[in-house]
Amino acid sequence: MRNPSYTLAERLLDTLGEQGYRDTGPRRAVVTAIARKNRHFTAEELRDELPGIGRATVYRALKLLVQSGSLCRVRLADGNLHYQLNSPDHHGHHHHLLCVHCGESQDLRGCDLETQLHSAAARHQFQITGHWLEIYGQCRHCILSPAVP
Amino acid sequence: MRNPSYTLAERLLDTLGEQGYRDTGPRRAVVTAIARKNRHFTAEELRDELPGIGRATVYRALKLLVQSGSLCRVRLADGNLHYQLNSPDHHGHHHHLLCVHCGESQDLRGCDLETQLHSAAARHQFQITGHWLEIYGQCRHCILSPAVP
DNA sequence: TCCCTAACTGATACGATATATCAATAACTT
DNA sequence: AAGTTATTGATATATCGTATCAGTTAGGGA
Repeated sequence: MRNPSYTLAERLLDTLGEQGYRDTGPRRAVVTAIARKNRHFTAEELRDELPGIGRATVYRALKLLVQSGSLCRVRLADGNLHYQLNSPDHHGHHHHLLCVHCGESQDLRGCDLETQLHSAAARHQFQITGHWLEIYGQCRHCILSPAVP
Repeated sequence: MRNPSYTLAERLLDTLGEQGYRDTGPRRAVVTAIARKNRHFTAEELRDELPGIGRATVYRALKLLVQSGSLCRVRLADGNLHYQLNSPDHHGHHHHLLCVHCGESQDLRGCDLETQLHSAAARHQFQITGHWLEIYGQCRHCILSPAVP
C-alpha cells in the first residue's frame, strides 16, 4: 500500500488510465461503487446502486475492469454471472472458493490442478488450451455458524 | 446394444417413460433430433430444426433429459450453454474435454480431481459441496489437421 | 372400447442479461 | 482555446429462458 489515502477506487482508475482510458465522472462513480464491495456482485446489483448512470456505462466499465485484470467474472452454482474484485497481488489465472452461504470468495492457492489436468488430458491425446473451474461450498465461518441471509 | 433397431431416440424415450413421462409426438420429435446430434448443441439450434414444435416444449424436453441423466449441460469458453449427449455407461459426475475446433466432446476419465480439490480446499478450511469444470482445447484430430468449419 | 384425468402443448407474455447504435458531450493534447 | 477522440446514455435490439393458461392428448381403468 503506497499511502493510506491511495484508495482502491483510485488504484482501479489508475490501472485504466495506464491503458489509455479516461477518468470521467460516470466511470469514477462505477469504480467507486465496485471498490466498496466486499463480496461478489452482479452487474444489475451494481446498476441499482448507480441510478444516475446509464446501463451501457456500467457494463462497459465492468468489461474494462475484467480486461485489465482488476475484476474476475465468476459463475455461481445457479449459473448467474457475478463479478469479484481481484487482490492486487493475484492477477494471474486462479480459481475461487465460493461460499454459497455468505458469498465470500477466497482464491484457491497451492493446487497444481493444471499439471494434473494436462497429464490426464494427454492420455486422451487432447491438448488443453484453457479451462473454467468454480468451486462451491461453505467457508470456515459458515461451517461453524448458520448463514446470515 | 440390445438390438440394432433399438435406436438412441427410443432409449431416451424409454428412460423418460420409466420416470412417468409420456411418449408424445412433439417430445418424440425433439428426442429424435437430439439423437441425431454428434456434437454438443444449443437449445436454439435444436429449436431451429423443429419449426413445428413450440419453444417451451423444446426447453421442457431438454430439462427432462438433463434431469434423467441422458444429457449434460456444458458451458463453452464463450459462456454459451450447450447440451451434450451422455454415453449410456457414463451417467455419473464427470468432466468434458471440449474441442474448440470441431466441437467434439470426450469424457475425461482417470482424473481424481475431487481428491486433490478437497485437500487443497481443506487448507483453506473450506468445505466443498460442488464444482463446475470445463476443459477447452484441441482434440487429437484437430491437432493434426486444420479445423473443418 | 370409451371415458376420465392428469400430463402435455404451444401461443404469448414476461424477465433477466447484455450488446449495438448514434447523436450529444466531455476529456485530454497541443 | 481549439480540435480530436473517447465517452456517455437513451433507446432499440438480441439472447436465453421461464410463467401462464386454455385447449389437447395419452394412457390406464371401467
